[in-house]
Amino acid sequence: MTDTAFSIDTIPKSYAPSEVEAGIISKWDNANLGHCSGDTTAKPFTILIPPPNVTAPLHLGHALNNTLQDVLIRWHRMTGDATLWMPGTDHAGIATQTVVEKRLFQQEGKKRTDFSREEFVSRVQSWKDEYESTILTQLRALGASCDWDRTRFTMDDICASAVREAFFTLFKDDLIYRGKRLVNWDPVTLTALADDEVEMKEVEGHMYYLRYPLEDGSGTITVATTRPETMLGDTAVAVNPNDPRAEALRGKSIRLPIVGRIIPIVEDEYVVMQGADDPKAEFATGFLKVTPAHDPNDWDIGVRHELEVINIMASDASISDSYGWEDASEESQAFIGLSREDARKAILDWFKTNDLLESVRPYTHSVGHSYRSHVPIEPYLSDQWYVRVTDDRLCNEALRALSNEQYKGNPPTRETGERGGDGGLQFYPERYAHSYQAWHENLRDWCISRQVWWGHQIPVWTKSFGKDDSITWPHQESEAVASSQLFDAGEDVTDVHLCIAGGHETIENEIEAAGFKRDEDVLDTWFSSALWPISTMGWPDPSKFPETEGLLEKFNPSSVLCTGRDIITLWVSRMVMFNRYFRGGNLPFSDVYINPMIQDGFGQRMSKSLGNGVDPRDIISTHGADAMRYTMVQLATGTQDVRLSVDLICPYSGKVFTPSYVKSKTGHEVMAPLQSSPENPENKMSTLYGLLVGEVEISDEIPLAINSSSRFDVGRNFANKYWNAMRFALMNVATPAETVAGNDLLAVDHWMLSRVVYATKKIEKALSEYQFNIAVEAIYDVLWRDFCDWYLEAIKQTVKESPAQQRVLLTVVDIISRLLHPICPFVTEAIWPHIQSFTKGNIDGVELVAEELLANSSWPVLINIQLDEKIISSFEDARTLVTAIRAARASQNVKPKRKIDLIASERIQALALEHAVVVSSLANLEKIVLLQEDSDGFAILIEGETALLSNMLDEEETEENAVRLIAEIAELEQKVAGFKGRLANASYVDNAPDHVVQETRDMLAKCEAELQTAKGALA
RNA sequence: GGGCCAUUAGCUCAGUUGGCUAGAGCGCUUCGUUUACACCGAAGAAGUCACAGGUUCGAGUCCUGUAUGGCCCA
Repeated sequence: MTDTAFSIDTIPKSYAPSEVEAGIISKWDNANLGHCSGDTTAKPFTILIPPPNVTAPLHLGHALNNTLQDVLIRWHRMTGDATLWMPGTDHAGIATQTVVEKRLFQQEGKKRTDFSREEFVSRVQSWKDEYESTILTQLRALGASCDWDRTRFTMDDICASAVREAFFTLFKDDLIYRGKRLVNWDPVTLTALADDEVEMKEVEGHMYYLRYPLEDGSGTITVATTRPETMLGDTAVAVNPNDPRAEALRGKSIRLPIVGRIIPIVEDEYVVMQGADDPKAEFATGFLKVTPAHDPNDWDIGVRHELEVINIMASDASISDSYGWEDASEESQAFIGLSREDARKAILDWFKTNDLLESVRPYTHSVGHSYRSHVPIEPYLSDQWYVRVTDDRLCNEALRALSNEQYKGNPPTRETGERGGDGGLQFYPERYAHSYQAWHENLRDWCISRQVWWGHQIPVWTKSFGKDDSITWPHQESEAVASSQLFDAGEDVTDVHLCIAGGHETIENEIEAAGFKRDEDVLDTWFSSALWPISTMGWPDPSKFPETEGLLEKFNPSSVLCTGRDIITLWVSRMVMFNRYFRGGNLPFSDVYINPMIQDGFGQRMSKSLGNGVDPRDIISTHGADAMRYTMVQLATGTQDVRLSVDLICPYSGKVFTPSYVKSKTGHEVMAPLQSSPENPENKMSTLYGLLVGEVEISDEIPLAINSSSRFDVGRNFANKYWNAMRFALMNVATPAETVAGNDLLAVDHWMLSRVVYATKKIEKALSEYQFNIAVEAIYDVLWRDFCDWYLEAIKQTVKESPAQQRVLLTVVDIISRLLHPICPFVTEAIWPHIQSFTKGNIDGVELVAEELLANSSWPVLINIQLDEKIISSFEDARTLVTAIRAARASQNVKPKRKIDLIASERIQALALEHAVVVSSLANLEKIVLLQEDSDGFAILIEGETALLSNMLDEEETEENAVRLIAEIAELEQKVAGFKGRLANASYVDNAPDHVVQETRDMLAKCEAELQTAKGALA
């Protein structure tokens, strides 16, 4: 065999990802791998990417999320489905605006307000361009096979047109309204913040006890508060209806100190009673001052009891009577204009002077702070736009979408009966269906306006009309204009809001000429995200964007959404509501797969402020994309979180090592700012955390050490094992037979093919149930344990002389490459041309369609393969025999190269002879002979029978056996007793299924036989 | 405060309708390198399945409670 297609040099002996990845990416690009034309008749399989924010490059969480999507997409593409993976990015309004503002301030010393709105937005636009490009490059680098031609951005024309239409429709259908609500207000930067931009901090403050006099002069009651300055805006005092004092106070009022306002005493169960089983009870008086305009809980109480809402602050949080406080008494004037801090002091002084300050106690509580200015957040009352998501048409539609099996109880009924999409939504893992359901059952209307510039500007124009004005506007009858009116009793004016449909600039101009002013605010980012499943496909009018034509019909609903659990409420819910509302009940997707969260080695979330993030690009450069993907897929178990210890790469040696950790002030485990190289402690380096807290600076002497993780080694090792196994296998193929039928196969071939069939089934089942780690386990076992450890070793003696076995080998290699491809697309694609370089041929019952690219080739179909179960099971017995002999050799310290003799019963001898080539080479045997009366040797136990090994030991070593046998006997006796005990239990024998009882009997018999043998061997 | 979840080998995790004589990878120990791979091979040690009760012939798995930790909502 000199004409092998492969010499030892054809393929390098280890896999170097960095040398092949770029080339493979361009191969896929040239073939436009991910593009789906949409006009095929194949079954659709669609995934919509959760569009990453353009605020920052992708992190490991994204790498996990997108790897899993790509695994599914590649698998389905290979099965022949019409696969569409829609890529794109999200504009992330507040977050992006904030990072750009930060950068502008750092680099140019300028604030947002130093620019015009247009100038500022164009600055954000260039940030977006930069990061969008980074993100898309990262996705390609990890192998994502998206349909790049369809890349979208949540603010591009296609998406913007959907946002405009959705807003207009909801407005027209009375599902969008104007309302007041408390927002998280930053009084320094003068903007509202999203909930996730508020940092909760433990603050050592005080609980103040203020006496409020009853209006009838019959005494005082004491309220407890941490924010006495808000008392100017109190509009009630609340007491728990179960409080024994409540009855006597019913119907009474309070005369609010300083202000003189007469406010009611209301009864509300929210109030914590003294002595209640609640940590707050220790500080409670049982009376709560209610300030609806300045506290979210008080707001709710205000709504329940229809209380007045009095805002006593200006936007900078100073006390003011210009923003809704109309009954400011003369005594109040002294406080107006004070900052909230000064006001607190002044008010406490006033209470003290008037003997109304009962006491002050130290009190630690958590207070929301702006993550931008770091001052306490002020709950601030303002006008906002809302989506009426509590409406049956939205909320209940989302509930009715949930599958019946996953719904606890019954979803709310619909008067008009069943509808397509009902019950079609499944969560994986199932428990997340409960979060989804619970969220909708406690839903509140959704505030969608944001006081920022980066986003979709709200398409509403407003004008106030006095009571004598006639209320009219241009194009009043036009279908492109929808209106709503709100009478403001305080100002005695009527606000008219006009929403104008997209594409009517002339109307906009005329409306503005008539004195209407466009709302300055933009929409919450999630509003456009909620439309992602349909906006990306050209809704509402695909004819305007021809590349989207036909997509909605074919790909909506999509197949599965892969995302994190924190997104269920923010995003999943809203996509379901909008998709159903705008698309006649259609769901956005049928499955929701919730991927795990990646934490660091201490169970802490990876975050910038802890410096514990790992950049996927670093992993790709050190370990390769496949290694990262392999590890990611292995991490994707049904558990919620995965821990991934973070290590450092030493900049001196390039080696990964475990850094030293310290506790931060916030109580987190963080890397010590300065680390020493493990090779040479003289060499120092800084860490990301050290840089963040400013304790070290990077220099030539102290370079930055990059974060990494040795967890990715398993992936690198696996990719390398595959590479090398393929290399060795192909070196052994020269002239593979064209066709191979069952008769041509050796036992080991039957066995290997059966392992491949088993792995294929296991992977298919695992992926269809989103059990990614099981799929990895299956591919690992079949490649490493079955193929490398057994098959390759077993055929070494025979394959070069057997064209039939070469065909089997080539076919197995081909199938394994296909099975591995969705998880490790690069290394398999790199090997693919080598596999394809041989003459075509096949094994009966194996269906493999090969294309130039593995990514476009078929998933193996093995359902017609004929395998002989008897032969396979006989080979399994041979493996057991080999394992037993190897264990015996190792336990006796037999030199690996020493050939020994097997002396066995007729049955075992027959087995060994049947598989003589394999058994002799793998167990390193000289002879296989029949057991005689006087045979002597080292006893081993195989399936309850004894065999002897001889010629393995020098004499003095023999004595050591006795020790081992005694221990073995003790263990066996214990087991035998256990099985006997179980079988002696009548209720076990009667109640347990027959096959289980039988198994116990078999195990007892086996152990008893082994025990006997062991005892014999000892004697 | 409400909800969801986790706790299995030194570490990271599997263990899907109760049948387990509890598994894997890493790490560790012993042995091995002229001919696929040391990013390797052979063998091995290592677990009161957090704790306490309960249901059952039988519990890592089901129920109740406790402890510790995480996440979400308020």
